[in-house]
Amino acid sequence: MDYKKLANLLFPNVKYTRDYWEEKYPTRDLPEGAAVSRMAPSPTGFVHLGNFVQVLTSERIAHQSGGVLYLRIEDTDAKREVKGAVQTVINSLKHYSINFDEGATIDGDNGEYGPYRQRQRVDIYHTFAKELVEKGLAYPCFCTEEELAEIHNMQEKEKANFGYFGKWAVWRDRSMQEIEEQINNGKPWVLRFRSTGSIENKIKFTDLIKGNLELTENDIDHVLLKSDGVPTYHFAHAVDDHFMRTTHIVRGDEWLSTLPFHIQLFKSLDFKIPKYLHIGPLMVMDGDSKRKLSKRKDPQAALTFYEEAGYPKESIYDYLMTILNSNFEDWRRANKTADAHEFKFTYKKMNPAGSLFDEAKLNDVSKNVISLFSAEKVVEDLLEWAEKFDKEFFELLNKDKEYAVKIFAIGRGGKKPRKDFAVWSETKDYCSYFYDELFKITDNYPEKISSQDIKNILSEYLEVYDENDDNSEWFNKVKSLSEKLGYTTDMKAYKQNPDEFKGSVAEVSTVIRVAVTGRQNTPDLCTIMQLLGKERVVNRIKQAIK
RNA sequence: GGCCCGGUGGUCAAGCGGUUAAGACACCGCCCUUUCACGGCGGUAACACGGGUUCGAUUCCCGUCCGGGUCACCA
Repeated sequence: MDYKKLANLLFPNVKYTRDYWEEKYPTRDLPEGAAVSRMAPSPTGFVHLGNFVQVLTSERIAHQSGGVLYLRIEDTDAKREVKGAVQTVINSLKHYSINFDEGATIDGDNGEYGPYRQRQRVDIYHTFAKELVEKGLAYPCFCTEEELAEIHNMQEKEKANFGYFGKWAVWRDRSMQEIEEQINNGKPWVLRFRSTGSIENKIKFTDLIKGNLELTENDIDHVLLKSDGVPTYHFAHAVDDHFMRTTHIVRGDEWLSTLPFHIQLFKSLDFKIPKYLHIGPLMVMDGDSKRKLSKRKDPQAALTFYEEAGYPKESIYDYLMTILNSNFEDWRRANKTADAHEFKFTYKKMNPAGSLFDEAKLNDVSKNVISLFSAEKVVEDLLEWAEKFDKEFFELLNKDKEYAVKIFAIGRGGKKPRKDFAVWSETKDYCSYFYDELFKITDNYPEKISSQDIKNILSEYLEVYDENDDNSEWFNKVKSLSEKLGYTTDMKAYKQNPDEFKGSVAEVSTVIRVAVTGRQNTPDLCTIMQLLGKERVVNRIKQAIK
């Protein structure tokens, strides 16, 4: 077979050479040890939490080493493309402080190694497709979809392995004459890799996360170029990551099975094989068993889910870091307020298996994160969230920001800050009694207090209430009121023998609390009453007495 | 079915030849306390199983089982 002739027949219009591209995209001038990594999404507009975990890893590896993080759009499958997807990806990541040094931008490119959208790179792919044909490492295949399905059926019947290989690779060794005939008849074709591998052989490979791997060689003649001339993922991966000079490839471990093929491809193309980090999938519980977090089944798979639920971006970042590097948690305890980027990330600490996504843990992390925010930041972030997802609440907060800050300052700061909520969506209920629009009168009074006593407590309290009382004056009044009405203030004695008492100062303050806030559990009541102001407090108590 | 990866408490996980097998979340109890939250103290709970190798295996090797992934002109 005259491969040169075949190459020219298949690719008559290739103008460029290997040397041209090598020169155009030179090795990057970076300090020793600097890593170049990337995010390479297909433009579906959906950022999966798993993808996000991968970018986080790429970003740390690149930026911590003084390297480069870039964005490449894998738009080789036109069917999957969604309008505005690139913008969505960029904005979603920006929200979490992931910024790309180079790559695709919303309406173009930024960088010397572009274009960063694969459909614009066809000239490059074809140069190397042609070269592979010349070397006898690729050939055209004219099988139709039906023929391929038939092969699959036969293989199923024969219990053979699936795939286009060996005797099933029907176009692998056809004559030039047959090929020319098909071409001349305008038959569509795909370009296939001519694999020389065998499943009898094993290859050894070291993945930075999985460690030493022993994989079976690839014997399948995978498709390199689809019938529209656009490459498949595999071919584009090899060419792009070579010419964009990627040093570290972070991807899901579902790619492990095609890794032998990718290694083969890099070798056939005479490209240096990059380092790989295959990350295990994020799992969820489904009944009794685990499964991969699914875009279709699990709303939590979407990165946007967390923004909507009202998790601060810092919480998501911290939580994912605890999954990625087990020592992050310890570091965080020792450096409570430090920027998470100061943590020394290392892929060596990454778990080779997939981990279960744990919402309880996320909430715990988030409570800790929020507890360290200043009241001003809480309000600022909350407003940002509410403006998008709860307009009504937004208006309420926004009409008096100072008041809002005071609400969220209760119990904040100091060594033992309150941890009342994990997500912004919980705050509306949390502070509802601060707004007449949200306040609801309830009768959540302690069961052991009679309704007559409730009235007595409240009217007695109204007599002594002074909006200027500080915390100790406030509580002293509640105490003497309790004693006057026969409630003990000796909490120790009361707890030991509650039946010996009518009740305690705890019940008395709970009665006042319920009248004023509608609930039994709130932060410091004295502070709350000061914030509410005399008029509202008196009105609410009066209403409760009625 | 073939191939690949993984398997330490309910969950996330340290440990990687000799440990009373860390820690965190969740759960339970106690303490603190005007409620709640915070905090403090304590508790329940784990090396999948069977063979090797070794003086000694959670750690190394093999098999079994279980879980997951993958076998497209999708990425």
